[in-house]
Order: sequence, then structure tokens, then C-alpha cells
Amino acid sequence: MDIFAEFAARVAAALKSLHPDVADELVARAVVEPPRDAGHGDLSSNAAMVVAKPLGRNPREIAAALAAHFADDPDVESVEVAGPGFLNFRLAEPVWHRVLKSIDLSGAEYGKTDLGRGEKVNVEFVSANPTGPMHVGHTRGAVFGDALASLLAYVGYDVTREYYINDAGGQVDVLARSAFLRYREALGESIEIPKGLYPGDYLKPVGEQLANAFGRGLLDKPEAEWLPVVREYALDAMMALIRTDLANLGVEHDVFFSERTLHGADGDVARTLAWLRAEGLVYQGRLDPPKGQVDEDYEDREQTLFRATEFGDDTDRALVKSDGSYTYFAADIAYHRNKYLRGFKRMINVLGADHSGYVKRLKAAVKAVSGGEAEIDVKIMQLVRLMRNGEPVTMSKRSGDFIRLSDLVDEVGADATRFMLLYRRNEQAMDFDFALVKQHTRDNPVFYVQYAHARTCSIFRTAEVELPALELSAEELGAAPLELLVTPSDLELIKALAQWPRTVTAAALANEPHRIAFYLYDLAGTFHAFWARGRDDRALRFVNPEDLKLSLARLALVGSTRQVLVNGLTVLGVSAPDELS
RNA sequence: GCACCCGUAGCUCAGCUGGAUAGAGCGUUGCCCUCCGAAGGCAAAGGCCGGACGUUCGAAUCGUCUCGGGUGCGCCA
Repeated sequence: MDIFAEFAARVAAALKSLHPDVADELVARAVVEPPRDAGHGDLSSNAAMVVAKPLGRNPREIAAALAAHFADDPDVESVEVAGPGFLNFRLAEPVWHRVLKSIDLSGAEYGKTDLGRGEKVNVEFVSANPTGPMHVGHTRGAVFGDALASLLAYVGYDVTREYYINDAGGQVDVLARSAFLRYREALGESIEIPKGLYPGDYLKPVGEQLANAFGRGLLDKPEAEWLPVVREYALDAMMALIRTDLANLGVEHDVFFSERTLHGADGDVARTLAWLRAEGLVYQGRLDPPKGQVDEDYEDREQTLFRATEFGDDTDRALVKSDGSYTYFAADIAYHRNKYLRGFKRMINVLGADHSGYVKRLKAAVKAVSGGEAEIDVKIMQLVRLMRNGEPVTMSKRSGDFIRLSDLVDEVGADATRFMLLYRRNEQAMDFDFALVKQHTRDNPVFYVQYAHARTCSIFRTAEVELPALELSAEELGAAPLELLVTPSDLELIKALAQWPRTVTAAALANEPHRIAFYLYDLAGTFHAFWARGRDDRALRFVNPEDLKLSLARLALVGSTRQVLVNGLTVLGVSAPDELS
């Protein structure tokens, strides 16, 4: 159960009964949330203030009437009007015991909702060019997209995780030429990779593969003949590398969508352009040259343009290059029309900071191809600076010109990589400190949260030894006398657990998985603090041979804490180890 | 020149879509280990939320302007 949602509904109902004429939309704006200052109570509502003005009434007056409505409610210990018209509730202890009981009953389901109502959502993320293995620049978006997809699935959306393979542009020809050199190298030639081609070692196996498959057969062929063949081999190999990197990070996609399938005489790009033309959204025209940086090669010419400005973009956008082929954007419009035609009215794209200039035209494209029916939320990942001992890391000796995602995962592990990258708002540029994520201290949020989970497990291990009289089965714990949990520490922890559902919902509505990470860190802090109090005060121990009933109730509380930690970590794709080595 | 992101404690960052006296970690200072794991806990000090106007019952949050920092800027992908 979500006690906040429950009381929001009760307050709304009370408001409706007192003021039947007040509009539903207005009532819906009222919220019930924990007050910033716990001294104000458990729950706080702004309902009276929200409706005061339209009703032409004094907010405190309305609040007082609402308070009177709840005065006799057995769930409410006290209710008072405060400040400009807040309604502050202090709930009776049995309510919190009920919340705790519901967590035990819901288990892994606790926090799940039907917010999404099964609606289809497409989350496109990573979409790294298939020209080499993943590098650290891709990592943040990979982790974010994966966690966001899990979060949305958790609240009831039908989520598709999608990867758009940019396998149609010039860069894959460059890849093929680079691989061809490695092929010649594999046949014994001494090779120097010229500037402009990809120098990475990861193409050597492709060269060897080609040598095994074709022998010297490709050497005397013209490029036009070998290039498509080599390109296929190289593309497959690169996608295999990328999939491996993603798998090691714990990221999986449902759909790998090839850009190439959109091209061709009767492909989606051609059809989409024809459709846009029919809609009057394409015209021949000129654009102003870009300001700021001077481009010597700029050629002022008439070109085929998409009326992006009609949909909120800053300028219209080119669809056809001067050589007659389609621009990347033209294919992307077709791609997003394809998503729309596959039934996605909600789309999310996760892009790197270097693509921030692309957001408006993408939104414009989605609006255009869906007739305004579909919406896309573009999440921009700001830069991650790798740090080591306070110094920025720029080069990796192992990989040559860039740091690979796999270097990161090899050194600090998938869990730490994921949690740290999620422990920050996506709009916020961040430093990723190798030293920090390997520390076993409170500064390291990954450790701190996983440690909390490990501690819940360790408490149960201890209980089995120290409380042999207790049977710690799910049934026994489910029947624990929760009403014995009455100390401020008990209630504080229960109240922290009670916030999980609303945290999930709010995070999902905002497409902000970092809120989950922060919640877990806070919950871990509350739990560790409780645990520590047991050292000074035996009455606050979870495991206390002097009081078996209380111990059982406390263990039920520990069990629910563990469950919520697991639920949260699962959404983030971070493991919950039983013990830390 | 334009667009987007960020300016909140000495440092790194939250701030729940406009709420009450702005929070956490680190760092600083002072306490706490015969005790379920001290890889920890408790407490104190520390703020004009970059600045200025505006919107309203109410602004760190919304709007306009402005000052710093970052990222980008026809046919690359």
C-alpha cells in the first residue's frame, strides 16, 4: 500500500463532500506528501490552499473544516492546520504497522503500480556507432536507459528497449576499409593505418576472420566488390563486441534496429519523404549559414528542407545531401515514423551531451510524423569525467586512443559503475572517481547501500545462532507481533519504507531513475543508524535473546527493509549481495 | 551570434514538477568500540540558493533580463 496515495484520496473525498462544486482538476492538484520538517507530522496536504482561491475562501478556514472531518478517524492521531493552510496529519501507530504488514505481503511487488496501464513505451538508448567497442562515453547513457526502462516497466508500462544501429552511413565504409587493411595484415603484409581510418586492435580478429574465409581471394578485387563483403563481416564483429560490452554491464536490448533497412528505393525513408511532401512539410529553399565558426567550404545552395520550425525547431532542416543521398536526419524521421507505426505513442531517447542540439528537431520530427499523437522525451546525458587520484584520466594504455567501457567494468565492476552513474541527475555533468568507487566507506554510496542489504542478511544469520528458540520462516515472520514496534527508531524506519511507492511513482513520472538511487542511500542511512543504536541500548537491538517476541517483530522489519532494498536495487540493475567480502 | 545544460554549505551534490525554519555526504571540531560487522554511529559549526526585476497567498523551483561554466551549431553520425 501507498499510504500517501491513500490519504490523498481520502483528503480529496473529504474536500468533495465539503465542497461538491469544486472542479476535479483542482482537487487533483492537491498533494499529500511528507512535510519537509518531521516536526510537522507524518503527512501534509496543501489541499485547502489549492482550492481556496477559486472558492473565494480563506485557506485556513477550509483546512479547519477538513481537519474536523478527520478528527474522529481512528487512523489519525492528530490533525492540525498550520502555516498558510497546511493540513498536517500525525498517523496512529497501527497505520504504520499496517504499512509494514503490507510490505511483507507484497514482497517483490511492493512499490509496483499500474501507472503505465500497459501503455507501450519505446526507450532508445546506447545506439553507439558500430565501428568499434563501447567506450566510456557511452556508458552513462547505457546505464541510464537500462535503469529507466526497468523503472517504467516496474510501474506498469510495456517497455521496449531499442538500439538503433547506424549501419548506413559513410562511417561503416570507413570501418570496412580499416578492416580490409587488417585483412591484408593477416595475410602477411606490414600495415600502417592511415589517418581517417580506425586504428584500433579490435579489427585485427576481423582481418584474420576474413583471411580464413577468403584466403587471398579479395586482394585483387576492386573496392566496389570487396567493400560490401568486408563491411558485413566487420559490422557483425563490431555488434558482437558491443553486445558483449553491454552484457557485461548488465544491459540488454529487445530490438536492434538497423538503419540500413530504412533505405532503398521503396524503403521507409523514401516513403516518409513522400508522405511529408504530401503533407506539405517539405520544400526547396535556402538556409542561413551557421554563425560563430566560419566554414570555408560552406556552399549556399537551394536544398530539400523539412519544415521543422512549424513544430518548434529553430530552423528548417536539410533532408538531402549535395550528393543526392539522404541526410542522417531524414533517416531518423523515417525511423521515428516507423516507431510510431509500430504503435509507440510514448518514446524516450537517451542521447549524449554532444547531441543536445539535436533535441528540437527530433521532437519536431515525432510531432510531424505522428500528427501530434506521439511524444518523445529526450534525455541528455551530460559528460562524465573519469578521475583517478583527483586527476582527470584521458588516455588508456590498454586500448590506445580511448577508454573502453570494458576497462571500466573490469576495474570497478558492473554494480559500482551502474550505481555511481545513476547517483546523479542526468543533466548534471559528473566526475567518476575510480578510487572512490573502490572504497568501502560511507563516501561510496554503492558500498553503503549494498552493505545495508548485506547487514540485513547478517542479522538473520546472527538471529539463527542467538535465537534458536525462534523459527524464522516466512510464516512466523508474517505473523510477527508488529504492534511491539513502537520506538522512534522503529517508526522512523517503517516511515522510510513507506516512502518507496511514492518514490518510484515520482521517479517514473519524471523519467528520473536517480531518485531511486538517492532513496536507497537514505534508506540505507536510516537502517544503519538504527542498527548502531543497538550498541548503546540493548532495547533497540534487532536480535535480543531477552525479548523473543520483540526480536521476531524486529526481524520482520529487517526483512521488509531487505525487501525494499532489493526492489530498489533491482530497478537499478545493481546486485544485492548477501555479504560483502 | 544562436540553442541546450549547469551555477544551492569550504568541496561533491539532493531538493519529491510552486509550499512551512533550504538538506545529505565529504572536509573541519567534539564525542562513542568488554556491544547483532567501528568498512560504523552521535553532535556542532558552516547558506543573501550567481545577480536583478517580475508572476502570487507563497519562488531554489515559473517568466524576462543579466553574469559565470559546459556542450553543440547546413550536407558528419
